[in-house]
Amino acid sequence: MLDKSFFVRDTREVARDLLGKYLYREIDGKYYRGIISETEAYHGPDDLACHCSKGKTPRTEIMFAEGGNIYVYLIYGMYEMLNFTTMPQDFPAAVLIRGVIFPQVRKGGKFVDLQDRTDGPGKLTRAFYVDRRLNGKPVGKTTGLWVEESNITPREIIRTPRIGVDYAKEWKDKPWRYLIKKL
DNA sequence: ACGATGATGAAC
DNA sequence: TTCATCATCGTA
Repeated sequence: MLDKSFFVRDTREVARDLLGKYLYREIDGKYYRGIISETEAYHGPDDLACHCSKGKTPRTEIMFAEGGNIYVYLIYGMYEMLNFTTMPQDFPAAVLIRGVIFPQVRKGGKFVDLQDRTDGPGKLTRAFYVDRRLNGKPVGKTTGLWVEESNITPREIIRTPRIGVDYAKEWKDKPWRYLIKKL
């Protein structure tokens, strides 16, 4: 299981390194997992695309804590967005999990494929039962949401500008979206 | 292309 | 208290 030291690093490295890792979810004794395939880095108080550029508010407070915590917020009144906070205490930053592939559920001790679509940030939170009740909790088994190594190492990773942040002036073009191009 | 749907933060 | 905005998705 990846621990705090994985998350207390530069947000863009964490975003890149999360690709190919297993996202695990345990709720009421049921286990789900999938391979993280797309992420975005939101890094620092000056990044206008980051909610944290508004300063410390009730919503953004968790991003100012030490890396390795869960930041979940509601967007467009409908979709829960899952983020993992990064960087040391007082440097606000987080990684948005935008896509997961090969979603599975454990049945009778074995993981079997789910047919749910998990190829978007709002879809994967629905499939994995992630909502704001997880906000502010540490990433870990106790919480029921954690990340583990997998046997997959992406062959090719590409970067693009982040999605849906056209308002962010010079920050909108930063290539801080990470995707697996070749498995 | 557009509407659903409600939290958020800033202005008043 | 009001108001514009929003790190999306499904349907058209």
